[in-house]
Amino acid sequence: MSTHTGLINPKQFEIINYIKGYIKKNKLNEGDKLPSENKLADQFEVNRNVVRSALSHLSAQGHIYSEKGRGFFVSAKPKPILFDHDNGLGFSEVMGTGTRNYQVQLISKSVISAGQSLGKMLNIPADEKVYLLKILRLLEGEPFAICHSYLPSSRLPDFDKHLDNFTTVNRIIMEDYGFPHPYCGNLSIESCMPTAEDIDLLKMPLQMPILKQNEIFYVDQDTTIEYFCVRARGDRFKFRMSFTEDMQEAFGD
Amino acid sequence: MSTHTGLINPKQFEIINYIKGYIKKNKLNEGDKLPSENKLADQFEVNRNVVRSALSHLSAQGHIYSEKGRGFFVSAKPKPILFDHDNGLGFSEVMGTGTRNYQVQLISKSVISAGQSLGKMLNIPADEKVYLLKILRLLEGEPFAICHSYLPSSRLPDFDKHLDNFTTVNRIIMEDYGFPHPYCGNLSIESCMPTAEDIDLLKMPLQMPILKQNEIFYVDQDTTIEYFCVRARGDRFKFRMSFTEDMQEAFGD
DNA sequence: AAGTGGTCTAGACCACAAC
DNA sequence: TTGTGGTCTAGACCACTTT
Repeated sequence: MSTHTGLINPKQFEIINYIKGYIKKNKLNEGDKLPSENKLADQFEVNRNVVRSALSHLSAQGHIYSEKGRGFFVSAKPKPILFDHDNGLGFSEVMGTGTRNYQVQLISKSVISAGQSLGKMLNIPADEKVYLLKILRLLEGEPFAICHSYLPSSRLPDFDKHLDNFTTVNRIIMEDYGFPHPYCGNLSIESCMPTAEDIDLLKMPLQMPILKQNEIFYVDQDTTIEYFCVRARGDRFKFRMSFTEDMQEAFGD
Repeated sequence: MSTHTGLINPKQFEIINYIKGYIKKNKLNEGDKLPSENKLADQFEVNRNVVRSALSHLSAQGHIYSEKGRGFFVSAKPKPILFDHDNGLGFSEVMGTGTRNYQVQLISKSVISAGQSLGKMLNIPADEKVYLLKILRLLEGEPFAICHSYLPSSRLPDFDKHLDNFTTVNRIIMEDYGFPHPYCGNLSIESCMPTAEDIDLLKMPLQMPILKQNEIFYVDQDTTIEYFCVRARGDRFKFRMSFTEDMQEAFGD
């Protein structure tokens, strides 16, 4: 049998349930303080290590968080977005139709060499320069996704000079370069654990998964214009897609 | 700052890197034995607890596993499937075209009451009986996904009597009930952590995320025939979708 | 009997925050 | 100064496997 410390043991389980019940019973909200480790250790007549192990579970799963010297506190409950994918529209365009306060932040810009795999996906030479933008997406001020946008320099020369008052990549592609509205030609989705960068930028717990989406955008059948990678917090983002009658015909045999 | 025991500390980090390097350097394969906790504790001149903490990380992330009384061993490396979604074809039909040894196991069958949410999704009364099948999907003998299939009894009466020599739900729907090939009308995808059942059935590590897909299948525009929920190991399954020219027209504005 | 991992106790020291 | 969480040490006992 495969086991390890990550599994919840009887004593820890009891403490975990107590804390969950404590939050519920006392109707604690985000930021409210929980009993200290020493208090819990005394109460349950166990060593502080056992209490810490239990609290670690709740912390890693995002239920609570700690601050050194201050204590443990209740985390905010996630308000997941149900995002309706439309490969003819950009994310911001879909989100804009909702009522929730959606924001975008351009975090960094750089230039890299495409390399083999990226070159293949964008259908450009491996040694072509590619602009890389890192974009943070926020809802109600809380970051929920970090996006990497890869833009081929041959089709979008001097892209970095168009980044003042950044709103969306699509706007620049259309307004500044005169391309038609990009559309998504390929989409892949996977589930993975957060990297150190994810945890830092999205201020997320350790044991919260990431929904990773890779998309290749085209401006016409033969011209790729962007490789877009979205890493979204699993608790804050769900992907949805509906197949209309038209699409069912297109999809079907 | 939010921190907790889950984070990797300097001493643990050193041990983790050592183990990773040890596996690489010695070209260890699945099932090969690693140094014992006591040996590592002596070697690094730290307490066994520190070693255990480091090994826990590697274990939870699926790099190694332990057996009580025997030791720590190297885990098998995942061979992810890149699954091309086609909402006109069933999973087994798409998989069948590949060369890898794909298998299906019917784990359990039961009858439940639809309830509010399931009733709404299947467009049936909340008190209607629904057949629930649990199906395990395996590749090369290794389980990679657990599926829940919800089938409305009004449209598929006595479904449980058609489960001998089970292969696929679609086959029964078409061959035994005479329906046309079901197609996927709605698809939602999210990322979540495994439940206890997932960990048990898929024999997976604790800190491995699940890619969860919910699909509603129709046999015609107004008739739902199945609600299908797939929970796939994040390290073994990736979802992909390509948009053909026809589809782009259907999708676009 | 010896070795292994799984769990827990008891206590130390640190950095930080609040009083 | 006191209380808090973060880390680590030292050692115990257990269940299990191997020799």
